[in-house]
Amino acid sequence: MPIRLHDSLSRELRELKPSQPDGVFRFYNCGPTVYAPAHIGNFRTFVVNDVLRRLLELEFGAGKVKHVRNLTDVDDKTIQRARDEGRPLADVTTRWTEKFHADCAALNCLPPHEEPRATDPRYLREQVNMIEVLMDKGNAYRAPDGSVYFKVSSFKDYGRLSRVKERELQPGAALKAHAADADEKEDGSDFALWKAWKPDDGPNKWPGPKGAAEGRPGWHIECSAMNKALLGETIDLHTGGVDLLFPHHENEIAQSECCNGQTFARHWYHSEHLLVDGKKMSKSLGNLYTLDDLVAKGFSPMALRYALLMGHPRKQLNFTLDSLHAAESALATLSSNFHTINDPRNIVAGPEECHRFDEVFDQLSDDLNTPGALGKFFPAARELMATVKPTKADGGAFQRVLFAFGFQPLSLKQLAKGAVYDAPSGVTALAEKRWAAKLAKDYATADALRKELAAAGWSMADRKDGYSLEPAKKS
RNA sequence: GGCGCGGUAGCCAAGUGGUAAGGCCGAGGUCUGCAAAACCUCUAUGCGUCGGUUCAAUUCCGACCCGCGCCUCCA
Repeated sequence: MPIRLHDSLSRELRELKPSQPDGVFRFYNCGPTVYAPAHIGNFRTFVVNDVLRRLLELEFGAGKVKHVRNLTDVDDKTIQRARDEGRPLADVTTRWTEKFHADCAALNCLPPHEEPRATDPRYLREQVNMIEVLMDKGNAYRAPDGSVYFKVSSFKDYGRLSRVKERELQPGAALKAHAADADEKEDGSDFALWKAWKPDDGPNKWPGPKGAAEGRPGWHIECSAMNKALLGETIDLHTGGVDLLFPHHENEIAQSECCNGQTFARHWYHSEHLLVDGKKMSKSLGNLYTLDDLVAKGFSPMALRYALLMGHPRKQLNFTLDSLHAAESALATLSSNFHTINDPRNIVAGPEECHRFDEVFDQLSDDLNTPGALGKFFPAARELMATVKPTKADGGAFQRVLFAFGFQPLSLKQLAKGAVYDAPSGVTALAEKRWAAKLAKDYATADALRKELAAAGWSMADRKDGYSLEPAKKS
């Protein structure tokens, strides 16, 4: 089934398909700025994009999707951080890049095929090249301090994506935000392509475009340059959070299209914000969570992944700790179903194909409706649990659904179904005694031993042919 | 002020011009010496309010109320 996705530019659902003769679908997702741990709002975008990536691979084939996501490793915030800590910029960005990778792995996000960094000499060169072309073409100009700005008035299509021309700026808003460099620009809406070095930047400076001062690239140009270097002048899909729609993506279009003379991205997709307790996350509200914050509260990363997919990606999703509890339970149910359906002892002979979960994929393919897809998934799974015996194909199809969502089922051990944890020998001894007492129908002793085990932090589950031990649930 | 989005059961959340998916919680049940897990069953005469269009509206139109986001470097 073709994948249809909302396109922010045309504001309608459009089918995704590769445009190049090689049949490779080219897909760019704006990545994080690495100066602090990413928060769960950031991860909503990355998880949604990961599901999209998985769906594209199922549709076009694993080798027919090229997914690029950048790392912004130089900007005001990263430099500020390095200065505050008295460490080199690269130390700071490396550290937070590693953390980002660890979090992504915990959330079971597939690594992008390319993950370019803004300060990589290869892409720095590409950025400078593009700026020089833009200056030559009259789309950019050098400011008195040696910075280079893009001349917004030189691009007649500017504002098509965000409809900025139809907006009315709050009186004074633009001026306020740009007080810092207002003197350098010819027009308030012009934006920086290259920022001249300032003392606050410390040792962080690079040779600039011809005629410009030493300094560092502006934010927007890195994405234009990396796109060009890794995916070409026209890409199939460009994604990010809604907040990037303006000005970031608007500016990317302006730079790339003026420089290359080609359509930049054929399709734009923006996922909505995650709200926490009804509000946008912010430090001042105290509602900003990182993955570690939630893990410290005893939740699993997989539960966060599930919770982030409980709402339609193009609608604001209100995240609460209650929703994480719901996610944790739902995931346990799916995991249990997974093991039952794939247990060789339960499998019966049947058709080679399974279409029970087709509607799940229909939902995902229809504008990435993840909650709609989950709504089709559970009843289809229940049918296999209750009314029909699973076939091998059913098991495979179930796994394909899990792959699309990126859910890793809890293991049997985690579900404590007949598995034995590595309990300390003292605990094992108690369990053995209790099991013997139970077999002897000495229930008073058995119950007393159950209590002893609980006091030691273990719970014992009786099985038909034995018992299992698991750490007592923390509540 | 401008642009945009949303208000569906205790909570989260799909969806449709013909009469409400799913998940969580809760209740009951099967199983179990007990306990837990698992599995099964049940849980909105109603979809912010008031009008309008229609044979029929939660779904279309209008007004209003409430909430949220964006408005130049925040996913």
